[in-house]
Amino acid sequence: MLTERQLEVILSVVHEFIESGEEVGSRTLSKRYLRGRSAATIRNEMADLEEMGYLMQPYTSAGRVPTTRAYRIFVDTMLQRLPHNERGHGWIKHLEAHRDGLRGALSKASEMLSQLSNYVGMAAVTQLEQIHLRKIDFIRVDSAHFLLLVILEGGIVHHRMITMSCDLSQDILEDLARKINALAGYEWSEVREMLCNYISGELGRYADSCVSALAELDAILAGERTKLYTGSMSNLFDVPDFQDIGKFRALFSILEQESELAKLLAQYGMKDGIGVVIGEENTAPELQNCSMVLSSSSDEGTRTILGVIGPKRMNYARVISVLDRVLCDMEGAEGDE
Amino acid sequence: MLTERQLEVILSVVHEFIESGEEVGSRTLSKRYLRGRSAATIRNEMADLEEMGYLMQPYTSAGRVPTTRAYRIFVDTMLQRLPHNERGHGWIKHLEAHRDGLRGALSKASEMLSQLSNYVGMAAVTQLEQIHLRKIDFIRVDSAHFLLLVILEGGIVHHRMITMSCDLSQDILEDLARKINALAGYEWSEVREMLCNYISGELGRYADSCVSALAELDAILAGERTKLYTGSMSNLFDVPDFQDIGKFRALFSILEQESELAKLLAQYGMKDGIGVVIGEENTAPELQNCSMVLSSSSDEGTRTILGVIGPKRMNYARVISVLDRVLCDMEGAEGDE
DNA sequence: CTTGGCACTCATTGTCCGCGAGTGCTAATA
DNA sequence: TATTAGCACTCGCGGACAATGAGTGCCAAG
Repeated sequence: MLTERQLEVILSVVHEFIESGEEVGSRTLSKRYLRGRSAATIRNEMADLEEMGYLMQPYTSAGRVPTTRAYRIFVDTMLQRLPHNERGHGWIKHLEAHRDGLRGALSKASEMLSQLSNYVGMAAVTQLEQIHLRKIDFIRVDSAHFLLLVILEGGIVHHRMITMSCDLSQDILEDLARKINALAGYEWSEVREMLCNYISGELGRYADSCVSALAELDAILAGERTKLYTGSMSNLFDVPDFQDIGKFRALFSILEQESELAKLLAQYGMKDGIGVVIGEENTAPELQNCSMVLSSSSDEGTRTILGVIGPKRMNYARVISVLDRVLCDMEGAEGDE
Repeated sequence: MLTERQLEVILSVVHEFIESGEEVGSRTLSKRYLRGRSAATIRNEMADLEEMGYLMQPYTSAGRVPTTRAYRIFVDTMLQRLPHNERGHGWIKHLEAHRDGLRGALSKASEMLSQLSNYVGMAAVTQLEQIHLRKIDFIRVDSAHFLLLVILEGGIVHHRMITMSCDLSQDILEDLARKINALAGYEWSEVREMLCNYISGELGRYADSCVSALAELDAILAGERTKLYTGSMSNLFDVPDFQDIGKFRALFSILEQESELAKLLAQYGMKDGIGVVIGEENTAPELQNCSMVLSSSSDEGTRTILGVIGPKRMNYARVISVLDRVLCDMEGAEGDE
């Protein structure tokens, strides 16, 4: 399909374009990458490659710019040549044991990814399959309020303040919590049903408060199935590709909506290991000019995804190695300080 | 000090500049604001006002642009003329009773402020004076972890996962919690001391776990004395003043660092009611081109601050009325759904 | 004190033109 | 047949230059 030299031309164009950001011409390639061949020869190759959809000219008689297809080849080649231990497999475990808890670990990781990569780091956990409770608790604050506390399998913690219409004693609350916790490990939909029966049966008087609490629980469990942390975005200001306020805006608008971004991460981080999504391969129209490098691993029904988002013209090699390093760090820091 | 007409010129220049964003010339003023007087007359006034530091020319023979002093007068005049019930006094109470809890209420408020004002909304609570605990709890998750839960006076909730070096039973944890809660309402430093004694005395065996828990508590209480929520920032892209990526960056860098911004809010929101900080009046160099409109109120040792941050050339009237409206909404939505 | 008139300033806009990097094509070469 | 040198052509970029027009400062008359 592709001759050896064509491949080399593609890789060279991508490489050079990532470095310089400018259209690359046949002369440059001839001088810097394919020493043996003259510019004219390369011109011919480039014309062919343009027809095949790997390169394109922004305007007649300018240098060539790689298309997404070319990036794809570039990245795939790079990943293939990567030593196997850098392909980020199954490293993330027991994160909840991290000294700052799951939240702290992930937000720290995303920040670290931002700093090291000079793009924007992301870190997410998502519940796979059905949601399983680990523990639930009601904490009475005063006569009108109690705090609902939910710990999910995997270590995600949620809390919500709830207003009571009547004063439930801590005893009743504890009793209720015990009932629910006895069902820990069951799937939430099952727990829920049993709970409803219990409430309407034995807790008739307090039914309304309990029902509202139940509604809150539902909201928590349905809504925050995947939690996402985003690192600092200020690096983006230094990326030449985003000097144009329009491009910046597109990326920013996605980064600002946690839920949208979480959906994307969940979508592309399905399989373990390192994956790269380039430009138009992305379903979100806002990310046409961006690429994501994701590393995901799953463990006990929880999937953890670390990733970096940046311009299509990002330094993939560096980002991958940074991702790798952060993964190691997290593994290393596990559990102790 | 200022003649009636000089004042009128200042107000007109600011008003016109806020609307158009362009240097305003004497002709415009004569036609649109001070119908009675000719352009030449106004030119003379403007020359005087420039000498006095209220106006400035970006370059010779361009129109005039208001300085911060002029904005100051504009805003002060506007605030004076405001009906008294719109000066935002002491409206925020019992926020913790809001259906989504304090967190939810504030994050919703900041979002609403962003949407309505077309700038960036902010909402913050800060602990005044010393910190008082309302309630604390330890929840055993499994043999190696428990969750530390802290509820402060004012309704702020924190939680943190803690790893135990030895297995504490839920009973011991509950006992410890009971001890601390008996001291609710005391100032933290006092509670802390009593606690240390108790631990080294009666809980010798578990001392190390307890101490690390105590350290976490310290960190929570010291660190997050003020909690801040920031609304959507995407409106900024439509503000002409921030089309320049440099200016945008300055503002963004502040908005991204929660702690810095929180400090500023705490600093400027000292007194109840509505306040405006304009451009260079701001201590942060990043905010030289920005203004903040803040409305703060305190209640039971907690100070709540709502605010909007935007360009110096913002529509102050609209922002103030938006702020007012959101305050009313929060009061209205209090406690119920 | 106000105002019309006038000369002057200066950012902005549009046009033109030369430069240079890069291409496509062709004909000569190995 | 594949490669290469040569050449004419394209087109974005940047500087020079002039016309435009909004706005000013100043002065002299009302």
